[in-house]
Amino acid sequence: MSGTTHTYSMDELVSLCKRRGFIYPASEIYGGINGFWDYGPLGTALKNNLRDRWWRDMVKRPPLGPDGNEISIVGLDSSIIQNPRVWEASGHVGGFNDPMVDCRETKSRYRADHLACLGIKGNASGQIYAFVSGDDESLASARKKLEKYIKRSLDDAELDTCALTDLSADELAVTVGPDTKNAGTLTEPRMFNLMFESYAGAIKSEDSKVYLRPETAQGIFLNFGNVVDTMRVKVPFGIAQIGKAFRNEVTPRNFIFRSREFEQMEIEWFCHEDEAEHWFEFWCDVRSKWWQSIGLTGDNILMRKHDDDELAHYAREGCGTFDIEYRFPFTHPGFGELEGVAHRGNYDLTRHQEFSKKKLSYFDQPKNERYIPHVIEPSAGLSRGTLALLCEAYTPDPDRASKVYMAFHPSIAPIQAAVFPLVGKDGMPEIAATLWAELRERWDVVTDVKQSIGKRYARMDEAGCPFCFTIDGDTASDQAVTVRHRDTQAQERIALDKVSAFMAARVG
RNA sequence: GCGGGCGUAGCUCAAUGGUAGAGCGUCAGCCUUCCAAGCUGAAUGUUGAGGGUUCGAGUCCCUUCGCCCGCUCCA
Repeated sequence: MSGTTHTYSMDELVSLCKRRGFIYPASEIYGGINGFWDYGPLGTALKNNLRDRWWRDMVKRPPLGPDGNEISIVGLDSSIIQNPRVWEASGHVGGFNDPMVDCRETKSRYRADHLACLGIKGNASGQIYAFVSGDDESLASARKKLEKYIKRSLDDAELDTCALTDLSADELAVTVGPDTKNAGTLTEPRMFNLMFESYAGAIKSEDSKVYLRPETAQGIFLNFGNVVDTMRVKVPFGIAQIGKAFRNEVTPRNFIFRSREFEQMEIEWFCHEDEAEHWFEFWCDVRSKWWQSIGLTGDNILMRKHDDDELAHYAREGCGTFDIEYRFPFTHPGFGELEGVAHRGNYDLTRHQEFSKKKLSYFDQPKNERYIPHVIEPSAGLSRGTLALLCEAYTPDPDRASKVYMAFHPSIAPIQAAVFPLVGKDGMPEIAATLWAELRERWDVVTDVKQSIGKRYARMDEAGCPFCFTIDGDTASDQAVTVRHRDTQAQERIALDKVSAFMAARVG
C-alpha cells in the first residue's frame, strides 16, 4: 500500500479494527459515546510501540544536532489538571467560556456580548451594522456604512441600537460585520468552550472549577523553571512529554482522527531567538524523517508549510508552522494533520511570567545575557499516528485467504513474530515452545498449536505479524525452520539457532 | 449546530406487518506434514435504547443514542 492511493473505504478498516481487537467504540454495550474510543489488545500494542519508539528516538537517544553531538532533551509527565489560571494565561479560557461570533470574511472573532448593532428605527428591512460596543471608532464606522447604504445622513434620533445577541437569524443574515462591508458574514453566536470542565474537591462551585488540559504543551511551560533549576540543562534544550489531552469537539468524526480524548507527543525546544529559524528547520527535517522511518514513506505523507492566514494565535510571527500530514481515506485526495512543528516565539513563557509573576527568563552564562527563550514545538498526535499506521498498513489482497493483511513496519507491529508447530504432534509443539520462550525475551511473539497452518497464517496476516516461524517434521533432525513472510507469502528455510539474529536484523 | 443515510450474532448481510436466519469468524473433539482444508458438534441476539400504533412490529410512527456522508467548525 505504501506510496499508492488507498483503495478501500474507512468502513472496512473500522471493521477490521473491531474484528481483530485494535479499536472498539467506547462504552459500546451502552450504545457508545460520541468522540471516544477504546484500544483493544492489538491497538494498545501498536500505540505503545509508536509511543515507545518516539520516546526512544527523541528522549532516550535524541537526534544528533547540527554540530554532530546529541541534542539535549529531558522527559516530563505533568498533570492533566492544573491551576485554572494556566488556561487564562495560555489563551484557552477567554475565547472559550463565552459565546463567540466569527466573521467568515475577515476571520475575526468577537465576543457576542461585546457586539452591538446599528439600524434605523422602524425600518426592519434594511441592513444592520454591527460594531464593538463601547468603541467609538467602531460605532462611527458602522454609522458611516449605514449612511452610505441609504445614501443620506442620519440624525441621532433615527438610529436604533440593540445587542447582537438579540438579533434573529434572519436579521443576522443582513448584518454587516464590524470590519467588513458585506452582509451575512457573521456566524451565529456559539460557545467555543472546547475544554472539559470538572470540579476539584467536594464542593461544586465556580471556585472549584478546573479544566482537563486541551494540550500537553502548557504542562511543559509550567515546569520550565523547575527543569532549568534541577536538571543542569542549558539552552538550547528540549522538554518532551507524552500524554492525554481533551477537547470537547463540536463534531467528533472520522474514527479516532478527531476524538474528544486523544494522546499527544510533544517537544518544546527552548532556544535563543536568533537561532529559532535554524532550529525550526532542524526540527522539520528530524520529524519528517522520523515518520518515514516507521513506514510512512510514500505519496500518502506530505510535509508543507502553513499559509500565513491559517496560523494559530501564538505563531503569527517568526518561522511559521510546518505540517506533517497524511492522506487518510476520509481526507483523500486531501490530507489530515499528523504533526505540526510550530515556532511559538516566547509567547507562552512570557504569558506565564505575566500571569504568575514568577520569573521565567533564562540566564545564558556564555552569552552573559538574560532572556526568555523562544520555542520550537514539534507536536505530534499519537492517536492520529496510530490511525495513520493502521491506514497505511491496510492492504486488500483478494488472492489470499484473509483477503487483507496489515503491512506494519516490523519494528512497530503489535505482534512481531509467531512460532507455529506445523502440526500438534511428533515433538513439534515442544520445539516451538522453546523457540517461543527464546524470542519473547526480546520481541512481541505469539505461539499457537491449534487448527490448520493456513488458518494460523491468515490470522497473523490480519494482525499484521510480519514473520511466522514454522517447526515441521524435519526441524528435529536438520535444526531448521521455515520463515513465512507476511507481505509476499514467500517461505525460506533458516537455521533454528539463527532465528534471533534474523529477527534482530529485520525488527531491531 | 444543520441536512441526508444507516443501525439485525464478533464481522458481512438476509428476513410481504405473521416462528429471527445464512456465510465467515470463534470454541470443542477427531483429523491434518506449509496457506481460513475435511468431518462432527457447540456457544453467541431484549433486532442500538425507550415509548406508541396493531390481534401481532426487525419491518409503521415518535423520542433518544451511535455510526457514515455533505455543509459548518476545527482556537
